[in-house]
Amino acid sequence: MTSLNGWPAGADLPAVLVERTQNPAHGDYSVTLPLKLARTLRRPPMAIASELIAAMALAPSFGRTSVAAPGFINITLEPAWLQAQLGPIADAGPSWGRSELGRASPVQVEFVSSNPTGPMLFSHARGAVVGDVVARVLVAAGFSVQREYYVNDQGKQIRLFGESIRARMLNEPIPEGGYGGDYIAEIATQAVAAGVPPEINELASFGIRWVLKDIKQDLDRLGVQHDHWFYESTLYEGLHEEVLKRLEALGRIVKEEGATWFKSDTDKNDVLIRRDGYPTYFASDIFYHVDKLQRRNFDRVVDVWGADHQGQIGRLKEAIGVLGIEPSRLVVLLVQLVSVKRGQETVRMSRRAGVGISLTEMLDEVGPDALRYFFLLRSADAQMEFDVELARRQSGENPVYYAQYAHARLANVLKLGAKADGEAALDRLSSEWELALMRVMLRWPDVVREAAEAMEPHRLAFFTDELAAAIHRFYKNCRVVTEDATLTAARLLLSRAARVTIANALGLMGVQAPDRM
RNA sequence: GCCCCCUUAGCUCAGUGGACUAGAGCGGGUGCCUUCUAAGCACUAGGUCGCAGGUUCGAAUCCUGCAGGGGGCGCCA
Repeated sequence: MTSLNGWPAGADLPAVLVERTQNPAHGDYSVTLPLKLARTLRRPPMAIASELIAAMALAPSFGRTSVAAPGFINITLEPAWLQAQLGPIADAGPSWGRSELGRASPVQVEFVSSNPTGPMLFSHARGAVVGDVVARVLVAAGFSVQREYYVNDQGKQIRLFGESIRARMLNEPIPEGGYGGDYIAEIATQAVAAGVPPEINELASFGIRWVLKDIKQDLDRLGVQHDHWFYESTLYEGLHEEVLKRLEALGRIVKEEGATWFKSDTDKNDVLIRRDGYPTYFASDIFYHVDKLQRRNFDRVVDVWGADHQGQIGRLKEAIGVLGIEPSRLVVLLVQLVSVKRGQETVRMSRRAGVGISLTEMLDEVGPDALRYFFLLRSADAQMEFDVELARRQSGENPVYYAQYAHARLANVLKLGAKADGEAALDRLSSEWELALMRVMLRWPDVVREAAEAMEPHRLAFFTDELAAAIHRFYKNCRVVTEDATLTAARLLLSRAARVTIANALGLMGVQAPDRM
């Protein structure tokens, strides 16, 4: 690099990016540095490229470099190098694709956190899947991850919840704005059976336990587990006063109209403690994030929220910033709304629309694998339409089966070839389908790393789809178990490596990888 | 009025600075089961990348403006 002619002293060198080519005809990787340097150097990019290529000194067994107009350096991996990766991939098994990128940095992912005043709705499921897979990907990238569920177990809504149960118990009318679902009657019945007195607090906590058990069942079926259930009420065992005092000392507290307000640098203050004495969700959110980011001191906290909470991000970040917490340590992933398509009818699932399809019902109808895979086929920040009929179809039209079938085919081949012995002639894995499959497989560690960095779990699903396509093409065109012992052994090794890769990909998404279908 | 997300093939969506022919799935059309599972493969039709400017050697991708859809802007949760 130092030999680059004409590079001005002290000028910053652009980052050397090695990128994936989009067109296989251009090789596997490309470097666009020559194009970026051309302006500063005031020399033709092609000449710079030639000069750089000479300095790169790539091991000939790894790949070939070439220069392409208007100034790309392309790198094409050698088949021998690709073939040599198969053994290590197959042997790595579940650890293939994992990395130490995160250096065990403690990160918390908080997700689902739906209120314990009722069962989970389908509209909660997308956040559950996105949060779970973000957590899985972060683990795979070497972060030390805690998954937390925040339980809103106190406040005005909980009181209403307790009152609603009591009303049901005593056959009184449901209070204004109270809860009226069938599950309230069920809770009331069970409370009577358990001898719980008709006292609001006791009924509310009984009801919360009942609902949380119900939520956990749904989450279990979805394949989602939390490490820690954090109760909002614990914020009010002293932390709330401490934080309010600190805000007061910082001159951020205003009392007006009987309420306590947070004094913002924006033109709009927000209520912390309402006139009726109940803290707002904003207040609890501040206490909660102080607990997470200062008390418990996670390096980073990821909150998975529905898009309808978008308006709260700014003020929460301002408040924690005032309290001395670097706001970028809090990452809020907004999950956009889902609409449900049944036949010709489309129903939007927004909180305010109050449309409630229960998660239990959807799990019964389409099953966890299709549910998860469908959510992961969309980026979280795009609104999506969930086609129930497509998701429940047990055929190739359903993308989840396409991927699972690829895994099952490999599993079957490996079973048939289990007894085969012979020296694997790796150099015979030279057809376009075999080489293409290897190239796709080798992207897996990059996919995991990129998904973790961007916190974009949908990248896994798109990769899986491509990998499954490469597997199906290989399977179609290259018979694995034959009389030819050395070729059979080589293809079995390729199959093992491919199976490891697709199993890991499905595994990170929490989708089953069946051996038979 | 202000803030956030979206606008790419008939439908649902990837791609968010790079390369000739902008991709996938579904849906449409045509082939392929005497060979390890056809829940598969191959071929084909289908696109002014919302519109208009700008930056750049290069823009679906970045900037500005406009239009359309959704969400939010509460002492609701």
